Amino acid sequence: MQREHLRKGTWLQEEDEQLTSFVARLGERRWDSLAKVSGLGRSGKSCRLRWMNYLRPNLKHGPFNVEEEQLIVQLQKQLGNKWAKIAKRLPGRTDNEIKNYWRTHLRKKAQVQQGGDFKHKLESGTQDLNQQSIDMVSKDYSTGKVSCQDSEWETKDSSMDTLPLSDWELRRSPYETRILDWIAELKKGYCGKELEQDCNSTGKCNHNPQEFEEGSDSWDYSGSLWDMN
DNA sequence: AAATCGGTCAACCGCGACTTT
DNA sequence: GAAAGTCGCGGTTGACCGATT
Repeated sequence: MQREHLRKGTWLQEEDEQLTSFVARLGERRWDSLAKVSGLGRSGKSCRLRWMNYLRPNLKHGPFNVEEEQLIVQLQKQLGNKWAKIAKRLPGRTDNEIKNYWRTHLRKKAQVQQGGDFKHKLESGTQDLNQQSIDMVSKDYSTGKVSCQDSEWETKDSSMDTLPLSDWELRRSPYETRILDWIAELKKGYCGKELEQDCNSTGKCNHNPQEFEEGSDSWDYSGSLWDMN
Protein backbone atom coordinates (compact mmCIF):
# COMPACT_ATOMS: atom_id res chain seq x y z
CA MET A 1 0.00 0.00 0.00
CA GLN A 2 1.35 3.37 -0.98
CA ARG A 3 1.80 5.76 1.94
CA GLU A 4 1.31 9.33 0.93
CA HIS A 5 3.64 11.87 2.46
CA LEU A 6 1.80 14.24 4.73
CA ARG A 7 3.17 17.61 5.64
CA LYS A 8 3.72 18.39 9.31
CA GLY A 9 4.79 21.35 11.37
CA THR A 10 3.93 24.99 11.32
CA TRP A 11 1.25 26.14 8.93
CA LEU A 12 2.07 28.72 6.27
CA GLN A 13 -0.20 31.64 5.55
CA GLU A 14 -0.84 30.22 2.13
CA GLU A 15 -2.03 26.96 3.66
CA ASP A 16 -4.24 28.82 6.10
CA GLU A 17 -5.90 30.71 3.29
CA GLN A 18 -6.43 27.58 1.30
CA LEU A 19 -7.88 25.72 4.25
CA THR A 20 -10.16 28.62 5.10
CA SER A 21 -11.56 28.75 1.61
CA PHE A 22 -12.26 25.04 1.57
CA VAL A 23 -13.90 25.06 4.97
CA ALA A 24 -16.02 28.02 3.92
CA ARG A 25 -17.30 25.97 1.02
CA LEU A 26 -17.48 22.50 2.46
CA GLY A 27 -18.18 23.14 6.10
CA GLU A 28 -16.54 21.81 9.23
CA ARG A 29 -16.84 18.12 8.60
CA ARG A 30 -15.38 15.24 6.67
CA TRP A 31 -11.91 16.54 7.40
CA ASP A 32 -10.13 13.67 5.73
CA SER A 33 -11.94 14.28 2.49
CA LEU A 34 -11.47 18.00 2.79
CA ALA A 35 -7.77 17.52 3.39
CA LYS A 36 -7.46 15.31 0.34
CA VAL A 37 -9.33 17.47 -2.10
CA SER A 38 -7.78 20.68 -0.86
CA GLY A 39 -4.40 19.43 -1.98
CA LEU A 40 -2.82 20.72 1.23
CA GLY A 41 -0.91 17.54 1.84
CA ARG A 42 -1.98 17.60 5.48
CA SER A 43 -3.92 15.04 7.44
CA GLY A 44 -7.59 15.68 8.08
CA LYS A 45 -6.77 15.75 11.73
CA SER A 46 -4.20 18.45 11.24
CA CYS A 47 -6.60 20.51 9.15
CA ARG A 48 -9.31 20.21 11.76
CA LEU A 49 -6.96 21.22 14.54
CA ARG A 50 -5.65 24.22 12.64
CA TRP A 51 -9.17 25.36 11.87
CA MET A 52 -10.51 24.82 15.37
CA ASN A 53 -7.59 26.37 17.20
CA TYR A 54 -6.52 29.16 14.92
CA LEU A 55 -8.56 29.92 11.82
CA ARG A 56 -12.12 29.68 13.11
CA PRO A 57 -13.81 33.08 13.12
CA ASN A 58 -14.29 34.94 16.41
CA LEU A 59 -11.43 33.31 18.22
CA LYS A 60 -9.90 35.76 20.66
CA HIS A 61 -6.18 34.89 20.53
CA GLY A 62 -5.27 37.69 22.94
CA PRO A 63 -4.25 37.30 26.57
CA PHE A 64 -6.78 35.98 29.06
CA ASN A 65 -8.45 38.56 31.25
CA VAL A 66 -9.00 38.18 34.97
CA GLU A 67 -12.58 37.03 34.57
CA GLU A 68 -11.61 34.35 32.12
CA GLU A 69 -8.75 33.28 34.33
CA GLN A 70 -11.00 32.94 37.34
CA LEU A 71 -13.60 31.13 35.33
CA ILE A 72 -11.03 28.63 34.11
CA VAL A 73 -9.82 27.93 37.61
CA GLN A 74 -13.37 27.59 38.85
CA LEU A 75 -14.41 25.26 36.05
CA GLN A 76 -11.25 23.22 36.28
CA LYS A 77 -12.05 22.69 39.90
CA GLN A 78 -15.58 21.64 39.08
CA LEU A 79 -14.99 19.61 35.95
CA GLY A 80 -11.36 18.52 36.14
CA ASN A 81 -9.31 18.52 32.95
CA LYS A 82 -12.34 18.54 30.70
CA TRP A 83 -10.93 21.28 28.52
CA ALA A 84 -13.47 20.95 25.76
CA LYS A 85 -16.28 21.44 28.24
CA ILE A 86 -14.50 24.34 29.86
CA ALA A 87 -13.90 25.90 26.46
CA LYS A 88 -17.61 25.85 25.74
CA ARG A 89 -18.08 28.21 28.66
CA LEU A 90 -15.52 30.64 27.31
CA PRO A 91 -16.63 32.00 23.94
CA GLY A 92 -13.74 32.61 21.59
CA ARG A 93 -11.34 30.37 23.47
CA THR A 94 -10.25 26.91 22.39
CA ASP A 95 -9.69 23.87 24.52
CA ASN A 96 -6.05 23.80 23.47
CA GLU A 97 -5.55 27.42 24.41
CA ILE A 98 -7.18 26.94 27.79
CA LYS A 99 -5.25 23.76 28.44
CA ASN A 100 -1.97 25.48 27.64
CA TYR A 101 -2.88 28.46 29.73
CA TRP A 102 -3.79 26.27 32.64
CA ARG A 103 -0.56 24.33 32.45
CA THR A 104 1.71 27.34 32.05
CA HIS A 105 0.01 29.92 34.22
CA LEU A 106 -2.82 28.84 36.40
CA ARG A 107 -1.73 25.47 37.69
CA LYS A 108 1.42 26.90 39.15
CA LYS A 109 -0.39 29.96 40.40
CA ALA A 110 -3.02 27.86 42.07
CA GLN A 111 -0.36 25.71 43.68
CA VAL A 112 1.71 28.63 44.89
CA GLN A 113 -1.24 30.50 46.25
CA GLN A 114 -2.99 27.51 47.65
CA GLY A 115 -4.47 28.52 50.93
CA GLY A 116 -3.67 32.14 50.24
CA ASP A 117 -5.45 35.12 48.82
CA PHE A 118 -5.98 33.74 45.41
CA LYS A 119 -7.74 30.66 46.65
CA HIS A 120 -9.74 32.65 49.09
CA LYS A 121 -10.89 35.01 46.35
CA LEU A 122 -11.89 32.15 44.16
CA GLU A 123 -13.88 30.48 46.84
CA SER A 124 -15.60 33.51 48.25
CA GLY A 125 -15.35 37.00 46.89
CA THR A 126 -15.46 36.17 43.21
CA GLN A 127 -17.96 33.39 43.51
CA ASP A 128 -20.81 35.59 42.40
CA LEU A 129 -18.86 36.92 39.49
CA ASN A 130 -17.92 33.43 38.41
CA GLN A 131 -21.42 32.18 38.74
CA GLN A 132 -22.63 35.15 36.75
CA SER A 133 -20.23 34.37 33.99
CA ILE A 134 -21.11 30.71 34.02
CA ASP A 135 -24.81 31.44 34.03
CA MET A 136 -24.50 34.00 31.29
CA VAL A 137 -22.45 31.86 28.98
CA SER A 138 -24.36 28.68 29.71
CA LYS A 139 -27.58 30.41 28.99
CA ASP A 140 -26.31 31.69 25.71
CA TYR A 141 -25.12 28.31 24.61
CA SER A 142 -28.11 26.43 25.82
CA THR A 143 -30.44 28.66 23.86
CA GLY A 144 -28.15 28.55 20.89
CA LYS A 145 -27.89 32.31 20.98
CA VAL A 146 -24.35 33.44 21.48
CA SER A 147 -23.90 36.99 22.51
CA CYS A 148 -21.92 39.81 20.90
CA GLN A 149 -18.85 38.64 19.02
CA ASP A 150 -20.15 35.14 18.59
CA SER A 151 -23.18 36.20 16.66
CA GLU A 152 -21.17 36.47 13.49
CA TRP A 153 -19.85 33.00 13.91
CA GLU A 154 -23.31 31.72 14.61
CA THR A 155 -24.41 33.22 11.35
CA LYS A 156 -21.61 31.57 9.46
CA ASP A 157 -22.20 28.33 11.25
CA SER A 158 -25.85 28.28 10.51
CA SER A 159 -25.16 29.28 6.96
CA MET A 160 -23.45 25.96 6.60
CA ASP A 161 -26.72 24.42 7.52
CA THR A 162 -28.08 25.82 4.34
CA LEU A 163 -26.19 23.08 2.61
CA PRO A 164 -28.68 20.31 2.15
CA LEU A 165 -27.85 17.63 4.66
CA SER A 166 -28.40 14.96 2.10
CA ASP A 167 -25.47 16.28 0.17
CA TRP A 168 -23.26 15.40 3.06
CA GLU A 169 -24.53 11.93 2.91
CA LEU A 170 -22.67 11.53 -0.32
CA ARG A 171 -19.65 9.45 0.42
CA ARG A 172 -16.09 9.37 -0.64
CA SER A 173 -16.00 8.50 -4.25
CA PRO A 174 -18.82 10.57 -5.68
CA TYR A 175 -18.19 13.25 -3.11
CA GLU A 176 -14.52 13.62 -3.78
CA THR A 177 -14.93 13.13 -7.47
CA ARG A 178 -17.46 15.90 -7.51
CA ILE A 179 -15.20 18.22 -5.58
CA LEU A 180 -12.32 17.52 -7.88
CA ASP A 181 -14.61 18.31 -10.80
CA TRP A 182 -15.58 21.48 -9.05
CA ILE A 183 -11.97 22.47 -8.54
CA ALA A 184 -11.31 21.96 -12.21
CA GLU A 185 -14.40 23.96 -13.03
CA LEU A 186 -13.38 26.65 -10.60
CA LYS A 187 -9.98 26.92 -12.17
CA LYS A 188 -11.43 27.21 -15.62
CA GLY A 189 -14.21 29.59 -14.74
CA TYR A 190 -13.60 31.66 -11.68
CA CYS A 191 -9.83 31.69 -11.88
CA GLY A 192 -10.06 32.19 -15.57
CA LYS A 193 -11.04 35.76 -14.95
CA GLU A 194 -9.32 37.94 -12.44
CA LEU A 195 -7.68 35.12 -10.51
CA GLU A 196 -5.89 33.45 -13.36
CA GLN A 197 -2.50 34.63 -12.24
CA ASP A 198 -3.10 33.42 -8.69
CA CYS A 199 -3.87 29.84 -9.52
CA ASN A 200 -1.13 27.38 -10.18
CA SER A 201 -1.22 24.06 -11.91
CA THR A 202 -2.03 22.12 -8.74
CA GLY A 203 -5.29 23.92 -8.33
CA LYS A 204 -3.99 26.05 -5.51
CA CYS A 205 -5.35 29.55 -5.54
CA ASN A 206 -3.45 32.17 -3.61
CA HIS A 207 -6.59 33.98 -3.06
CA ASN A 208 -8.22 35.76 -0.18
CA PRO A 209 -10.85 33.42 1.19
CA GLN A 210 -13.02 36.38 2.10
CA GLU A 211 -13.79 36.72 -1.55
CA PHE A 212 -15.31 33.28 -1.51
CA GLU A 213 -17.44 34.09 1.48
CA GLU A 214 -18.49 37.52 0.48
CA GLY A 215 -18.65 37.08 -3.23
CA SER A 216 -22.16 37.41 -4.51
CA ASP A 217 -22.16 34.06 -6.26
CA SER A 218 -20.30 32.18 -3.55
CA TRP A 219 -23.04 29.69 -2.77
CA ASP A 220 -24.10 29.42 -6.33
CA TYR A 221 -20.92 27.52 -6.82
CA SER A 222 -21.77 25.19 -4.00
CA GLY A 223 -25.11 24.72 -5.65
CA SER A 224 -23.50 23.40 -8.74
CA LEU A 225 -21.02 21.52 -6.65
CA TRP A 226 -23.64 19.51 -4.84
CA ASP A 227 -25.90 19.05 -7.77
CA MET A 228 -25.17 15.46 -8.64
CA ASN A 229 -27.60 15.29 -11.50
C1' DA B 1 28.97 37.62 23.05
C1' DA B 2 27.80 32.96 23.66
C1' DA B 3 25.67 29.28 26.10
C1' DT B 4 22.13 27.67 28.87
C1' DC B 5 17.71 27.72 30.96
C1' DG B 6 12.85 28.18 31.38
C1' DG B 7 8.34 29.65 29.69
C1' DT B 8 5.06 29.60 26.07
C1' DC B 9 2.19 27.75 22.64
C1' DA B 10 1.23 25.51 18.12
C1' DA B 11 1.00 21.11 16.61
C1' DC B 12 1.23 16.07 16.99
C1' DC B 13 -0.06 11.54 18.94
C1' DG B 14 -2.82 7.93 20.85
C1' DC B 15 -7.02 6.44 22.14
C1' DG B 16 -11.91 6.01 22.88
C1' DA B 17 -16.42 7.17 21.11
C1' DC B 18 -19.30 7.67 17.48
C1' DT B 19 -20.87 7.09 12.67
C1' DT B 20 -21.16 4.89 8.37
C1' DT B 21 -20.90 0.99 5.30
C1' DG C 1 -23.71 -6.99 14.16
C1' DA C 2 -18.96 -6.31 12.57
C1' DA C 3 -15.55 -3.66 10.38
C1' DA C 4 -13.86 0.50 8.72
C1' DG C 5 -13.78 5.29 8.80
C1' DT C 6 -14.09 9.64 11.19
C1' DC C 7 -14.17 12.78 14.95
C1' DG C 8 -13.01 14.82 19.34
C1' DC C 9 -10.46 14.88 23.48
C1' DG C 10 -6.57 15.10 26.60
C1' DG C 11 -1.68 14.44 27.10
C1' DT C 12 2.73 15.36 25.23
C1' DT C 13 6.35 17.20 22.32
C1' DG C 14 9.32 20.40 20.20
C1' DA C 15 10.39 24.90 18.20
C1' DC C 16 10.87 29.42 19.36
C1' DC C 17 12.13 33.34 22.15
C1' DG C 18 13.46 36.13 26.01
C1' DA C 19 15.96 36.06 30.41
C1' DT C 20 19.79 34.77 32.90
C1' DT C 21 24.46 33.25 33.68
